[in-house]
Amino acid sequence: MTGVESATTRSTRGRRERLRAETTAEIKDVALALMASGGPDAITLRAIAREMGMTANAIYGYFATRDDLVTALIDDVYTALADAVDAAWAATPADPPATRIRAWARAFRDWALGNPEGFRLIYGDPVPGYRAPEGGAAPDAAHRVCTGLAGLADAAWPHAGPRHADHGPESPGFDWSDFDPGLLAKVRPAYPDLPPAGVALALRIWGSLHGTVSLEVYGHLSRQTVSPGKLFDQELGALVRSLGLNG
Amino acid sequence: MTGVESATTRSTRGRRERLRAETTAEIKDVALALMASGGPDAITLRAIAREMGMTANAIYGYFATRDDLVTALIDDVYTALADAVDAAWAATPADPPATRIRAWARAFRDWALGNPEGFRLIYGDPVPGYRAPEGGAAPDAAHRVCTGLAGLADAAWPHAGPRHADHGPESPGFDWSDFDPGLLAKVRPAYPDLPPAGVALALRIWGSLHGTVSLEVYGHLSRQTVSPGKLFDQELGALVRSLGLNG
DNA sequence: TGCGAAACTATACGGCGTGAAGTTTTGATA
DNA sequence: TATCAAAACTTCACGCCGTATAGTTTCGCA
Repeated sequence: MTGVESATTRSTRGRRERLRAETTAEIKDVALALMASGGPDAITLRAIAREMGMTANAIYGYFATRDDLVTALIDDVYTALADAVDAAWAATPADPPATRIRAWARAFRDWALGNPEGFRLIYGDPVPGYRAPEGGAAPDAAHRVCTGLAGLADAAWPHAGPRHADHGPESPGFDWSDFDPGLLAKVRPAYPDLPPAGVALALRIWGSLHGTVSLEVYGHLSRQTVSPGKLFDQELGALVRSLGLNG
Repeated sequence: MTGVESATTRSTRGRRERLRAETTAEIKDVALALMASGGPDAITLRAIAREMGMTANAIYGYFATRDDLVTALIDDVYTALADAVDAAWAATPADPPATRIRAWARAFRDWALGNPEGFRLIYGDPVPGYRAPEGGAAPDAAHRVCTGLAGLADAAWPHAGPRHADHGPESPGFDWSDFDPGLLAKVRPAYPDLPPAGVALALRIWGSLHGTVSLEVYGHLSRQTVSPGKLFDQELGALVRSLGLNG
């Protein structure tokens, strides 16, 4: 009987946990759907509960606070973004580097334009009064994205290094201590030949891409040009050229 | 008597309008103060009214809705940003162009770091549920900022033109019809020699600067590096170099 | 002095996050 | 199979929000 009992115990306990996980997932799914249809502000506990046929307070059994729910959403969405760009990276041959860089950048932009609300959730003021917590999956996903960028920098470094090495009186030069240890823990093992200035280059590439895409997602570019796509292609060309890749 | 009467009328009418203007200004000042201390979400009609010893509904005599107030704030703040970068431009000699470009870019970043909430108000999701209206001072200020950027591009165009002229199978080339007429109405008279590709270059410079500054203002850079200033200087160096200015 | 408009208040509605307390459901156990 | 504790969920309440409507005060002007 012990065997049967323990099996029953295990299965029922598993059932409870499974139901709980399903409800948790449903809450997040509904929240994402609300966000997709009405923007990040549409994520309200009451609206989610309404959609699920529950009371708003029932959600407190799954998330201690609305901010915790938003944090979980950010974690998921940021992870999805990291997956998307990593996939584009993996799906493109390493040679020529320019092609791979273009693929990565286009994946970044495509994801952002395809998930504008998600982009806002990650990189904007997510939701009224929200403040990001310390740990979680989001910083990890951010490091993954930056590591991907470091891959771009690493691929281009043989050509770009000479151009982007620290020089000039206004450029003090970079050291490992300039960067977050958690980021370096990912980057350095993956790209052992990349110097600190190369990591800095990766972050600057991030800035360029983020700026163009961000202006576009938030609708600022569309008030200046009707061809943001062209602009992005030009930006990519300039980026590749500035990396000495002539691609 | 007529003279006296008309003088009285004028003065009292002036008085009414002055009081009204003062109250309007106070509402905006309090709103900006609340935003500075608690972020854009702290801008609530009730909080403003509390601060002013009024009822929330009294504000409706000055702004038809909360969004109208936010729009007015955005107009003011965006205009202040445009003033700041224009002033930096005006205060720097035209030669060498690299120095002027650095000054403009630094003014942009300094303003953003000094007014992070204002930056978020302009470029982020300003406030829950807010949607920007069509006209107003904000688009005008945006055009002023872009015109300033066009000035950077124009100053560098003799050197940068050959590098950034349309070329390559992936760069279709720009035409005047690619850009907003309102923007061109400002840019073309100011810089008659700048071709469409130069305007595109200006927008791309905007993207680069916006990206770096935006990541910094929203706290994403600080999770990767402890030296965002260094990074920005490097970015400036790369920008100047990519413009062929060797500055 | 009194009129009319402008400025402001009072009250109310629905929606929000969330805390406290109560109720139902559910799975293990004796 | 009856029981019991814990988990899931509801109810009620509070204070916040924007805003609509109606009523009141203030004040320049004729």
